[in-house]
Amino acid sequence: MNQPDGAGRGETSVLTAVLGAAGEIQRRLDAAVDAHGLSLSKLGVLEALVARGGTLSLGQVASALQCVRSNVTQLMDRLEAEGLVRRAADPGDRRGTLAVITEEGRRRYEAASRAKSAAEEALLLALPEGSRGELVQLLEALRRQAP
Amino acid sequence: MNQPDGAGRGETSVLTAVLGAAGEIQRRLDAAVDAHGLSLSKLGVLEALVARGGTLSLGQVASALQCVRSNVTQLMDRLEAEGLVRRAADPGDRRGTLAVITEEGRRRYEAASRAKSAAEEALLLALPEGSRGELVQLLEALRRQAP
DNA sequence: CAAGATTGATGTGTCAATCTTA
DNA sequence: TAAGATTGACACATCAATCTTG
Repeated sequence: MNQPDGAGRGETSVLTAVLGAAGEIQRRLDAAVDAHGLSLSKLGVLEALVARGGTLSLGQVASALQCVRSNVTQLMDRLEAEGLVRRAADPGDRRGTLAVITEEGRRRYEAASRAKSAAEEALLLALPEGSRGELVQLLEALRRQAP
Repeated sequence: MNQPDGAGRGETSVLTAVLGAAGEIQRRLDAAVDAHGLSLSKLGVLEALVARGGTLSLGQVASALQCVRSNVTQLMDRLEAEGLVRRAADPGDRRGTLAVITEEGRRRYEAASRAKSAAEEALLLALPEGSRGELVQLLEALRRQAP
């Protein structure tokens, strides 16, 4: 079992290829964003905030990032320490806390976002335009498979 | 910027698709392996050990897992606490430490490995055989792009 | 000095338990 | 009782610093 993974009968190399490509994408995007002192997670928070006018409840941020609430709590701690976001009390619900992006947060978002987009464009150059549709098709099939 | 991501001019949806598919693969494989009380990382260590006769230096494990040495140190701590691997002094180099798989480790490896393979097979069902070659081709192109 | 391993700090994610408010 | 947020504990990964040995 577990052939050299390339020409064996098992042919699990497709999965390896997907994992490897995803890893490479992440490394590239992370490097692009890191050059502006952000991580993909932090940028994700800023992105969600900017997309919704600059303010969101922490729960809404968690939904946007598709992660758990306690994760957002820590992410906010770090972003707040860097002055990119601040917490504010929710006037309508005293249990709630709002995340509000700062001016500095917006600047950093703009810069990092542009760098990320550039890295994305660069990655896309590797894929002939005509093939992208089919690629997406196949990958969606992989993802949307019944449990 | 940042269109709905599907039909926009930017067309970054390919990257999203790769990331999404990879995430799904990871979730499935992790769930399969978790059912046997292992993580993909821990299984990776056992896999490397079994593939090389049951014993490897910690540095060799790090190379096999493509990770940093200090990561292996912690992984070993947990695996040793579970009785799946034990540390042994390297007789040929007194700086070195060897990782040796235990009988229980081998049993767990066998079970988890089978479950992982089954999950892989299940995932592959989503991909028509004829398309796999091209898919791998495209993904490799994405990964092997010049910096 | 360089190599092997460990330690401590940090980032990112999870879960379970808890506290406050609805 | 539910919901929103936090806390504490853990898994996993990295880096920088350290200790032992080559």
